[in-house]
Amino acid sequence: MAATDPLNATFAALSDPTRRAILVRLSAGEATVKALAEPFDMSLPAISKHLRVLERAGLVTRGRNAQWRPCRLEAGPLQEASAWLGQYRAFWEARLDRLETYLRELQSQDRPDGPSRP
Amino acid sequence: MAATDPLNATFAALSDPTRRAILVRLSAGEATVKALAEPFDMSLPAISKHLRVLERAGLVTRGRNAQWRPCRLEAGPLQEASAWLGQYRAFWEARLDRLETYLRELQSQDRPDGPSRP
DNA sequence: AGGTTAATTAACCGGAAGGTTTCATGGCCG
DNA sequence: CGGCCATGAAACCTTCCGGTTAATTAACCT
Repeated sequence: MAATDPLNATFAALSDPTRRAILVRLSAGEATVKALAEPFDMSLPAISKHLRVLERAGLVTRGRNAQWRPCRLEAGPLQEASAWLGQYRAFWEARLDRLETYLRELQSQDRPDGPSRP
Repeated sequence: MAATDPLNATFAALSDPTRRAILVRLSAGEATVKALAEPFDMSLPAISKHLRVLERAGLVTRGRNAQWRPCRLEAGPLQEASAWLGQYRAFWEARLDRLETYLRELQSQDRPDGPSRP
């Protein structure tokens, strides 16, 4: 529990749908700021700010090619976030197990009469 | 991509270290608000607010037992968040593969002279 | 009834987030 | 050189966030 846990920045960055969409886009390869902004109904500086947030969270790095600054996805923080969530895997699997059991009970209750279609 | 993607609320809730700690605590079993507040140097209403954020994100549900309102962890949204992150698993595994390759290269370069200790 | 305990509500505050517009920089190209 | 093009920076506004204190509800226990 460091003073500034990197998970803070990672999850905060992921909490915005625009930024998540940008990451999805970047998983298909590098892109310039303008190209990233194109799908959104939003000014260019707004996208630039989103990219800065992603950059400070370590989710994106940028190259320098002439007047373009291509953005590249960095998956490290995503992996750490995923690892944190993995802590609860047993939890939701238990939940699914219970649901499965429940569904199986329903099924065996239906069996005697067969399926009924209204 | 709904107007209000539940991932927004989930990731936003997870971006606060106090809330993450609360979730960790709840993974060990139900707890009252006061019990949850105890480890933190923070007023009770502050914790109450955090719990409301977690509740609205569907990460926590609450029972009613006399004057206590025990909180229970709900792992569903965590699973969805994890699923979203899983989209990038190939990405970071590729990164690790490259690191592994790099380390192996370093190792084979060291081999001829053997390890040197300054 | 009266008091204690658990928890929420309300009002407030400082600061950060997310957006805008405007201006500045820096590299290509005609 | 002159100008366009891609991007970053600054100033500003509004809303949300995380915290506080003080007051309120609700349930238990004499």
